[in-house]
Amino acid sequence: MFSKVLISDDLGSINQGVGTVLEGLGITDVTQVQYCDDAYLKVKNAYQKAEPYHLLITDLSFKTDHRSQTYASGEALVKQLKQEYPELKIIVYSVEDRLQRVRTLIQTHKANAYVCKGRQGLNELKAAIQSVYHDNIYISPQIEQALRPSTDLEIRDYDIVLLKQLSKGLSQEEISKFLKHHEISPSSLSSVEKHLNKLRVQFKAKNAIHLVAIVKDLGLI
Amino acid sequence: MFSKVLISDDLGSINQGVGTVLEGLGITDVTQVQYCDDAYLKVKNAYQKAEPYHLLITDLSFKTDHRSQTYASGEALVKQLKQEYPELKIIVYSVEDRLQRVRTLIQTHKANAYVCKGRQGLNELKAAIQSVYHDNIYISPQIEQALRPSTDLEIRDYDIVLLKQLSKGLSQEEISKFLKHHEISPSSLSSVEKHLNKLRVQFKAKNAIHLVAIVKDLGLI
DNA sequence: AATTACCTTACGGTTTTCCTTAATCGGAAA
DNA sequence: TTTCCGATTAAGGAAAACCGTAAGGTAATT
Repeated sequence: MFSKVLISDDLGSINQGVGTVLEGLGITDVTQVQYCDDAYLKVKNAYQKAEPYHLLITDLSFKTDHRSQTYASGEALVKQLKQEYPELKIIVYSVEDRLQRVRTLIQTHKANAYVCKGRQGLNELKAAIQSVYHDNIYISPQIEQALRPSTDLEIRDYDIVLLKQLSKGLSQEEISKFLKHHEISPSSLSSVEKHLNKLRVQFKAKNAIHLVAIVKDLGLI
Repeated sequence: MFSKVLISDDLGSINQGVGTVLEGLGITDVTQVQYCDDAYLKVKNAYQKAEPYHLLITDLSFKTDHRSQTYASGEALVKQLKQEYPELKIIVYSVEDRLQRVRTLIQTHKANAYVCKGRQGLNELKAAIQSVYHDNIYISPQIEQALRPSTDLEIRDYDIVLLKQLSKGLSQEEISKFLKHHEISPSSLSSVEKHLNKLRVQFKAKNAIHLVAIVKDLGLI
């Protein structure tokens, strides 16, 4: 089993149960930090001292305060750490249950597990630690479907750009200009119209307003 | 100081620090529940046995699961309890920091304190318990402005209805019909236009799409 | 009762979005 | 190369949103 574990969570103290779970698994060397930057530094230092952490359990959302941070979110932290130290196991432990976020973290950033904080969170966390220890991916049951290709809506980065600008109040013509200015293709007004139209159909939205409301709820933007 | 306290939070265990804080204040009779309905029943039973709780500390968002609940959120719980037992002190302890939510809870539902979960959350919680014990209202500093009238944007229920329907994809004409059907006044297309226009100016939104994106971020809808 | 202020409603003109049809371009297959 | 197909671009009209103005109602004040 893992012996050296780092926990990153901005709330003031370890959830009592998390400590109990780790204890129950015989893990005693546990460090906790409240900032993503601290987590990054701890991992880096431990590696340099040849006493690396075996597992990182991190939250996603960190409140911002006076301390300016290089890594503002758990997502940025995971991305960076997995680039530098691919062998470090990472479990994301968050209340966030929006599918797109989970998909990005697992598929793009290569996190090893995604556990939803909730009533069953501790049980799932325990299962996740054991799974990850045996080189398996663990996803909370309630969001496991997020990874199945059947749910794949094939939303591209391009669509996200469109939706982002749309939600910022740009007219379709302004979006077209924005794309030309940033040399993103396709950029014609017609293409913007066409793509947004496709997205409307895909999300069963009545109009652009409805569309933005839906994708905001889904956490896509 | 309070002696009998109920904590309502759907995560599996009391945050270690919350226990420590209560202990530090000499509060030993602490009960914890994971469902809003359980919280309601506990309070009701305790009252009937003439051994009422003095203080309730509750979260706002509860994950839904197989158990169907009468009170789906902390907000509904607070509303109901304050109607039946106005003398019961209630502290809301949540990550939620959107101003409108805070305002509603304090001003409409008469919660006694609102503490943001965060790095300073435990210190603030301690201060809140002491404040509330002395019949004062406590609000976390970072959101105290929410209650100041200067920030008052005078958003009425009527505006919320408009924004809700707008975000559901109804055209302004459809919203007008919706209002007539529900006998909400004013209901003319012109009035809908005018009110939405006022909201756009108020929120510095470029258009209706932008407006919906903004109020969604603010948590108004 | 009259004045005032405010809100609701109505209407016209302009802009933007929505939707369809058609032309054009570029790559893959025949 | 030619053909075909999908994607991009273009253009037009209908619908809706946007914006100012004006008329009608209502309630509070004087």
